[in-house]
Amino acid sequence: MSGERRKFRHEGEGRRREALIAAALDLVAAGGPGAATVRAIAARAKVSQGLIRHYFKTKEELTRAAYDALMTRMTEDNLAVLKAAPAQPEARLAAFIAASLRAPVVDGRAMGLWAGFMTEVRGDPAMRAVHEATYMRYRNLVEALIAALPGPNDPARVRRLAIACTALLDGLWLEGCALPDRFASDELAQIGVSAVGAILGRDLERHLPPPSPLPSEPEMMTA
Amino acid sequence: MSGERRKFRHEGEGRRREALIAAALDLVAAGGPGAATVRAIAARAKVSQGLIRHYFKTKEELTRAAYDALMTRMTEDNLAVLKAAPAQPEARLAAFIAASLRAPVVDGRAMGLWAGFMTEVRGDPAMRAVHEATYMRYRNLVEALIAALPGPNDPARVRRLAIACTALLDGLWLEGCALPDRFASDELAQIGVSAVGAILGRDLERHLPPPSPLPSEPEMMTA
DNA sequence: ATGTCAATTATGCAAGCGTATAATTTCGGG
DNA sequence: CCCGAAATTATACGCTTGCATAATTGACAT
Repeated sequence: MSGERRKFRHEGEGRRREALIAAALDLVAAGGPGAATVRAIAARAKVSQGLIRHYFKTKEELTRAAYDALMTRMTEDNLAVLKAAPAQPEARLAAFIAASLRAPVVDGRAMGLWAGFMTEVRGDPAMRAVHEATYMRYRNLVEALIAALPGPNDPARVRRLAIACTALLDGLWLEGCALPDRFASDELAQIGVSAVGAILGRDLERHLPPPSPLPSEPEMMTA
Repeated sequence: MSGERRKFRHEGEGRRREALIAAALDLVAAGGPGAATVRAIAARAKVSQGLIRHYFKTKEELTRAAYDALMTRMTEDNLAVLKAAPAQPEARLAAFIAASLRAPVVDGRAMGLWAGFMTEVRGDPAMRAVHEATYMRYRNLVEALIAALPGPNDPARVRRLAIACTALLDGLWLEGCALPDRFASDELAQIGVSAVGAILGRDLERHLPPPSPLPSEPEMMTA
């Protein structure tokens, strides 16, 4: 019989690292940091547990790499949204808000990751630095979007507005991830755009982009 | 020699349970769920590890009890703030907001607890129920405060306003806990009151209660 | 004072953890 | 064709974990 298959294959270093990081993220998202044991990660990546040590000197190093990859991807997603957004300042801001409050950004797995790593972040200075940098980059993005709006804008005031809007987005994102059943379809994006508009004293709702087309229940048309 | 001290004392069931729960919360706050091992909890409560099993059939039961105690206390604190708050609706809302965004509600330990348990909440349906109930109670409190404001208020609109304001408070609280250095003294409360006021279309800033007096650096008077 | 029962400690165990090291397998260059 | 280096697996060690069970201790009623 030719049942004698090769027992493993050589994959490049890059792919193995990616696979291990992805496995670790999956496990943290699903079961918290405690579920991401070396053995579980290896099993999910379909690799023997020894291989982890070959690519990461210690488990902590893998954890850090996974957190770093996660944060990097989140930042890149944000920038991609901005790149695809319209040019007009109000519409640009509304598009950014809506993207932050819809799938795939709002989803239970994302919050599992967030909460899981938040725990680890609070001890390890290196991870804390990554966290703070990512957070401030997001807030500065919001601040830039606000500053780009037409009209006068005192820097100190813009800063406070950005803090408030970022907090609002964070809070809505969290609620949407944790209790998805409590909100109607696309309700979070509507509330977010409307509330940010109120904080800034602008009418943003006109610029709310329609939700991406996956209408399981198409809306009734209002006469 | 009278060095022969008594090896332990009989404490009532209530006190032991409290002590064990307090120890568990301390450890979760400081080092995440992973740090709250049976042995560490026993050591911090100055008790042998076997005693835990005498009061809680399993570690999971102790964890649940700790989470329950934490959430109960938080809810009670919120209600206490309301009881001490003024009667006028605007001032009442402003006082509630300010209390949610100042010490002792805003503090690193609290967020450590929050993040630590959030991880566990996502698997255990019982803990999830406690979480959801506590969260909705808070949001309903906010909703009631908004509904009490003078003027017309459509229930559906009040609901959406409450969602937005709750999210804003959550977000500001989180940012304040995680990155305390990023905000000036009492800045969060000011931003919160101002932003909620903007969302609701009211002037709440007039009603912002002054911060409690612990001025390490007294403010300069503006001419 | 003393016997009794609950409260508490002491000790042990099996399983899972992260890590270390040696033995295999794959794969490209002579 | 095969050989050497790199990739991967296999196996094992020491520690910690949660849990169980038996032995001790303290407090209280009589």
